[in-house]
Amino acid sequence: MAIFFDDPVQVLTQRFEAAIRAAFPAVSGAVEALISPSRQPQFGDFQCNAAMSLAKVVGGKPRDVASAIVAKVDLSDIAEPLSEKSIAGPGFINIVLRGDALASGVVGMDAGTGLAALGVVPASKVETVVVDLCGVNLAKQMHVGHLRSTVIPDAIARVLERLGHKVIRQSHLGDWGLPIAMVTGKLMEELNAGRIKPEALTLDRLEVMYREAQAECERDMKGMEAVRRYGLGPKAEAELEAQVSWATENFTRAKGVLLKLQSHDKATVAVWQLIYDITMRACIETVTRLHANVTLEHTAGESTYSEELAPLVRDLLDRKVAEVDQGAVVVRVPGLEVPCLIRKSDGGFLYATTDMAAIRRRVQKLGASRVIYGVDIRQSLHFQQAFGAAIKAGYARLPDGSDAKLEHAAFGTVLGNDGRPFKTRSGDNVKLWDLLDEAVNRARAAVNERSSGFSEEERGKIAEAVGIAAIKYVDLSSERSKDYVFDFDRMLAFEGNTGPYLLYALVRTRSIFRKAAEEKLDGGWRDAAIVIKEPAEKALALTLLRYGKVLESVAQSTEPHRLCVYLFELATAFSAFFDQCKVLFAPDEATRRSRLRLCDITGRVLADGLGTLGIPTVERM
RNA sequence: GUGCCCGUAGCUCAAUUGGAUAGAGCGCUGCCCUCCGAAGGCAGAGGUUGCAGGUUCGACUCCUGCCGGGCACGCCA
Repeated sequence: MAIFFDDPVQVLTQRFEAAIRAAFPAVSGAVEALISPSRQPQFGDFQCNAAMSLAKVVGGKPRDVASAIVAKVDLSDIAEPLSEKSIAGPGFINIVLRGDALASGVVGMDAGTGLAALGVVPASKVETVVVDLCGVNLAKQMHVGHLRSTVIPDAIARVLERLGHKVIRQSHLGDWGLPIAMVTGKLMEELNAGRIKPEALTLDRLEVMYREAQAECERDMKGMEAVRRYGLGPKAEAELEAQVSWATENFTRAKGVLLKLQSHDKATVAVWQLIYDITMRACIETVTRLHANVTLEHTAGESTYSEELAPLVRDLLDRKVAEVDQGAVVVRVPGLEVPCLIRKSDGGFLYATTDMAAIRRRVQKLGASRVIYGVDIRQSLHFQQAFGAAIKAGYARLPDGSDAKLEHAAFGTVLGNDGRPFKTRSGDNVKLWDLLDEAVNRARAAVNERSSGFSEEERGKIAEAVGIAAIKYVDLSSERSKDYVFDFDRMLAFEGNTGPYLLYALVRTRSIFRKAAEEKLDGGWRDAAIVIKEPAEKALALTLLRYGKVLESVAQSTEPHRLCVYLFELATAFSAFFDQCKVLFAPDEATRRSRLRLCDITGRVLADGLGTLGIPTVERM
């Protein structure tokens, strides 16, 4: 009888490490068994790759080392007997698990509950992790870029939570500074002049005003220079001078508004608050539709740091962490050519200043030992500077004297079919809401075509879930630091490696139980013994058993696409199993119950995995 | 000019952080629904991993130099 175990990798690691110690007692220090699932079935189920590196240490031939390990390792209760034939190539040891051992592993996935469900091993050291995500700006719609900055870090946060870590989401809202003051000033004028009623104000209108306000402060210095250099005449010069002085006037007024905001002037703050409320209402609506866990409580805008900036710079100057350079205040970061600029020569602060304050708050007040930034890769230099400066300043210092891990989970750009950043034909950013609409509309067409027997309302719900799943899966499924080409046709083809394919596999794991109930064949499977005989059953079991390790790898690497790849492989293994192994019409009662239980566990891993990615699921489609 | 990232099948992407004969999907060629959901499964064709060296028992992965593309580079955020 096979022993009871959850994770073959863990059991094999223990057995092989013991064998290595026994075979080579002279080897000091840690030994690594280097157990991994085999890539191809012909090389067995798992392999031990320790012999090659060990040969160097003990000074023998790798294959002899492998023989020595094989002679010492005891796998009789869980694997086919090892022999010289198990040693292949330069010294790989191939391991074929026994069906009953595999079965007990799958049954083991059902033993845990809560965080320990489905073979997941909760983190032994619970970390407090701040995940920076979303990053929207006041008076601006969410656009394609925010798809990534919301979906990717939310998935990372969910994986960490799934492993039992304490996660604090923080949306670093762009709600402060001169641009915000500009639009605040402009809105005040419009309101005072009675041209806009507060209750009729929309985010679209605000965004237009934002752009106008910025344009009105834009001084055409290049034009001015050109006019002077080429002597284009007094008329052109006069026109430009008028433009520049007008823009300067607007600029000065905006600075005045910023000062009023900073001094908490009631009327000004009230208008700012109006912009804030309208923006956040729209933002939360979009994020909710995206099935991302981002709420108002997660919002920590730049404005909340504004009072801390001046003292922070003073602190750094006092402690000689920062220095004055050409009138500005900079922190020189070891290993970086360009210093981190934290105060302009006019006394204003920069976003690096705010980010340093944010790191300080996140580590010192929120207690994070790890801070993960889900932000565009183009800001990587900025984060190198900010992280380096914060560490130099001691702001990331933990009670035990080490520094918190500061990580930039950088993502690439969403491109259009032309290979350029995804924009509308007129060159504007695509509104995230419109993008979701388009995905859902296309999903609806597919649902109408393929799904029958659903009410209008049900079809709507399915289309919504399928569309959102498709769009999120595309964003999560390729390596995050790379750019990817956004293509509705491919994404909603619903074939191959897509969100809908995964939903389809999940739905099939569920529908078998509806069918079983109809046929009165749904009894006795819940505690049934699992029997692994067919190749498709074995492949499915081996895939199921990898789940916990995959989550750990995502938590460590902050790369959600690994979970996507895994779920696709699981869905594929299930589809093959479902095709090749009759469940309800299995040859005997025991096999039917075993296979029903396999369907159930597969369905729950798929649902758990999709949920951990933040992808919505359906029961039927 | 300096720095960072990328280059894998016709196209879009993987490759268990250095492991075996580089895998999927789309597209292409064939099969498989009187049979649990064909948004599925099975099989086939398709590769000098940009190029040239180096380290290693072993390199898509690490190092050096080129070629090609992208991005970022102190007073915007």
